[in-house]
Amino acid sequence: MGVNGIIHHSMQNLDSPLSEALPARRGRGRPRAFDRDAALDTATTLFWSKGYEATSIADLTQAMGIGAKSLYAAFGSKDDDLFTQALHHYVRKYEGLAWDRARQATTAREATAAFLHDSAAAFSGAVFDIPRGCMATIASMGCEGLPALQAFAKDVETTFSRLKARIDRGVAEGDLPQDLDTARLARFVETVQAGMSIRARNGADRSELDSVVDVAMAGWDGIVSAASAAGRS
Amino acid sequence: MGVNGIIHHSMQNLDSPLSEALPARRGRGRPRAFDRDAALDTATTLFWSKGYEATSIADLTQAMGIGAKSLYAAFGSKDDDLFTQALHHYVRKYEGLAWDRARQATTAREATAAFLHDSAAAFSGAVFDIPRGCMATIASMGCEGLPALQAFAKDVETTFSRLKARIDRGVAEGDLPQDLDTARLARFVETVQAGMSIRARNGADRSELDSVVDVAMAGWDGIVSAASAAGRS
DNA sequence: CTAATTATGCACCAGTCACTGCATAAATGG
DNA sequence: CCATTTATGCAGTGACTGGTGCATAATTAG
Repeated sequence: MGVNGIIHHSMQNLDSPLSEALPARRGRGRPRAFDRDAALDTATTLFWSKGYEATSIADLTQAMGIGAKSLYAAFGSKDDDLFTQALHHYVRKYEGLAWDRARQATTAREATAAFLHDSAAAFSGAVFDIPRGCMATIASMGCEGLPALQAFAKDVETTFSRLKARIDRGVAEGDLPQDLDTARLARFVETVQAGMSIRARNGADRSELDSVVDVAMAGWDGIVSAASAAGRS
Repeated sequence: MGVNGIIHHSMQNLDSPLSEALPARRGRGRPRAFDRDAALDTATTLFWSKGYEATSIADLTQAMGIGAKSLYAAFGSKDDDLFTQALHHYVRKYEGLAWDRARQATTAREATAAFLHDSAAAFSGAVFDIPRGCMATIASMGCEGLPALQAFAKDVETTFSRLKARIDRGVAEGDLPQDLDTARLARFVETVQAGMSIRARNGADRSELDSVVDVAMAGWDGIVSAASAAGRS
């Protein structure tokens, strides 16, 4: 409950990207015959569902409905350019699914619960027809020599730093104890969300993920009091 | 503390596999010029560190020090046979790292804490020179059409069912409340461990993972009491 | 020693990989 | 109309993919 509201709000955002904002600042040459933003969105979904390594140029061109030459002219090479742009596109387009409702929460606890529950809804693919799990998480499991792994790592740091910032705010506003180890708590929440991404990939539905979130949040008080004791056990 | 003890115990098990148990039941033909179990171990480590898709036959043969023909003769095709055997080898050889100490615990809580802390030690690569994270978790993030994904899913179900069985035992032995939703709790622990696998892949060291486990276990009492109330919040 | 059996090394297969050269098409600036 | 600029379609690049055929080596059964 409450999740659907924000989901529909985000859905409007999803269907009206800022691609139309710049209608076409076409210079002199022949105009592009396809929608660049739509093509990038298609590529993002493909990378997301199949993984980086398993997605070939042929897969991409077929799904986008364009030729390989056009793909390279518009996005550059697969490794360094296209995938990086897809990651950025993913973050820009879908972060609202996990963060919109959390941003409106008045306490750190409510924000965390909203973040995790909305992640559950998004990861399970129950709200949109989007691939399961977190694209950045899935991509990071691929190769080790991938140069765009840095971009991923940065994104994960973003998730962590956002969580920590929200928890820090909770401490500052008094809904969490002053001596709380906020980084520890943020890392825990981040880890739970990462695990949910994997569980979603392996078939966990929304209710199971919601259940995991409920269990995690049920321990919140004990977690907070223990973390403020500077880490026992 | 306490973790190192079991780690050294497991290390002995690791260095003395049951490969020497069957010295060589060689039939008539030319004897194999390489240690089949050692080669499978090498393949397992490669798949583990690089992922299934990114590991080519050339990578495997080079690391094993054998020719492609010998590889196919000994293990079969990459998709259906080699990778499946590598997964089984992985589970058989390394499950003790996560479960040995948990099996000796007298309560479900102690068993869960041991399972997660030893997973932290193993996933961070701090105890052995092994790739980071859980091989099955990493493999599951790869392709979607992979036939050996069933083998993986079964393995994950094994983790879940073991956790649930241990928690059920705790209920039966009285260290957990009778009306506890054991499946919910087991799914939560499974999700935390999966998240730790991802965090380890992205550079989290042992101390960070241990910290995550401490935070999770700090909420144990609240989790147990909430889960026994049949899922509030 | 011979026959049978199994393993190995080498060359090699068709298919796919990411990627590009080139001629042509379609737009704009003058 | 022309020059310039950009996009497209097609064919094709060398390198690599997983996987094999074949001759040979090394072993055992008789």
